[in-house]
Amino acid sequence: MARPAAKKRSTAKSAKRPAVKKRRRSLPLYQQVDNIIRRRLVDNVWKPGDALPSEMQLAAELDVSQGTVRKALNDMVAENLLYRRQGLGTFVSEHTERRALFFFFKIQGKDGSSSLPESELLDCEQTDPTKDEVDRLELEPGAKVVRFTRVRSFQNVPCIVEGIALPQELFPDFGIELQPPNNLFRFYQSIYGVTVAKARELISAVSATRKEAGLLGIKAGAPLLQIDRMSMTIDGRPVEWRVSRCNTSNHHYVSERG
Amino acid sequence: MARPAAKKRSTAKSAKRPAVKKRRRSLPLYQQVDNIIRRRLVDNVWKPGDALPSEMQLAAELDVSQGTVRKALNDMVAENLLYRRQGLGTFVSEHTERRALFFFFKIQGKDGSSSLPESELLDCEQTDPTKDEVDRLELEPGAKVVRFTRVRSFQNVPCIVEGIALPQELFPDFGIELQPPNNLFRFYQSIYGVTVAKARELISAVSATRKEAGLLGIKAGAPLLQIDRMSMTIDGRPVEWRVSRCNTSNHHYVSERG
DNA sequence: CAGTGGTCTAGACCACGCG
DNA sequence: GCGTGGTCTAGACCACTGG
Repeated sequence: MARPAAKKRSTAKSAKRPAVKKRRRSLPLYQQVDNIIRRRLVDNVWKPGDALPSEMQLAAELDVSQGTVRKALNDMVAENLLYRRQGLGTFVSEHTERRALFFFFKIQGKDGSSSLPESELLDCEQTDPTKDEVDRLELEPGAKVVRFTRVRSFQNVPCIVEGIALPQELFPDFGIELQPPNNLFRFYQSIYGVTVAKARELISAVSATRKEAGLLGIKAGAPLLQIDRMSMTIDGRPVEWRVSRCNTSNHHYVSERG
Repeated sequence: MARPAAKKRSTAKSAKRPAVKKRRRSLPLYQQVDNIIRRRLVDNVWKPGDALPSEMQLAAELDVSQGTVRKALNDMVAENLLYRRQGLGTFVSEHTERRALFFFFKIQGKDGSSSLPESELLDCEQTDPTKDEVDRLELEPGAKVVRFTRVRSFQNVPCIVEGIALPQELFPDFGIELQPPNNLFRFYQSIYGVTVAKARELISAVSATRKEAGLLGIKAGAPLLQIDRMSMTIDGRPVEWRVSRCNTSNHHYVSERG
């Protein structure tokens, strides 16, 4: 740490160049550390799966104590941005199958079973956005969207119809040279370096249109669960707008608190 | 704290009576502290709204350092069991209107507005449980339930029909001498000392029965959002089984992550 | 074995709320 | 002014992982 023993914090740093501001009416140190690390995640200095430097190294670099770094890291672990493994290090979270399943995909079989459904692409294009898409994805004038729809099935039983819109700016070539795979979030991350960190879902009950009824093998007008989801990056930029309409005869949406 | 300065932890406590086990292949100290405090919450030693002793007092009583108490308390604050106010103290969480609104009641107007709906009781009785109720509420043979149904309205527009079942054991006289008020969780807490700390919801889309359609002023067969919720105490005992069926023409269920 | 994160302590000063 | 929780440091030992 290369710092002299100090009895009083107020004088301890007076002779050092401040890598981190010494907090006169400013943010707490651990939040400044948090912000610095968060910035590096946004900038892909450390990519998903990478190990961060050890707490001691970070503390030395940022000229704070190990405990302060630890508090910042623990906060980010609680947010699911990082994870730690004793004896190994601290790592940047990835969109693994497991994570997708437990963090973002909340549909389960009525027997409690949980698995990612298969997807069948219906159509996919780059095009001009609708007014809603401009609002939701916070698009600049002239910006385009990638828009596609698909049907998702559990054990070959069609169950979900969903429409997805992405800001084309973040996903060049998508929809022209590249087709979307089943696990979208991992695709966004590994191909485009865009990591989804937050999501907000608005859920309601609707009636199946004739077209949806045909795709799902149900009657027109049957009740469907509509999940309208906005996904955002760590710094709050919109990444994806998805509207899923689900036949809940054999599945339901699960929400736990506490 | 009344403890001699100690250079080595392994010998520091050898001459003291252990209020807390000194962790030989046992739980970490802060988890033992957590469990002790949790126990006192379950036993209503400290009731909702009460201030806990200060960190220093707890540390002295339990013969650990203030930092260890702090970690235990912070974990429980993260779980919403406690809250802290700088300069004042640490307090046991209550089921205030605000908390009910933001933690357990996730229905919002489509304009983003959020308020608790009014309730109209339809019927209320103490009776023998159905088989499902025995399962869900983990009832002993011979145990009874309190069961009631109500219609909830936003600005006098009926919107939700819900059926609720409680283990009668936890709520004596309820349904006979006492009628349920609008804010149930606060009622459970203030009258019966039962605090809901956890909930799990299963959500699906269903069709309105003729009876529901009449109550909500919609057509039979219209889509409703069904929320099937189990509520539990801090130590996992079932408190309430509630099935709400909501007209989502003007409202939706909100779920946020990250 | 060395290096990592995990637990625990002790003690400093800061910021807030109240009398 | 005093007591509360909030921040920050320094340093000890524990437990796990890998070579």
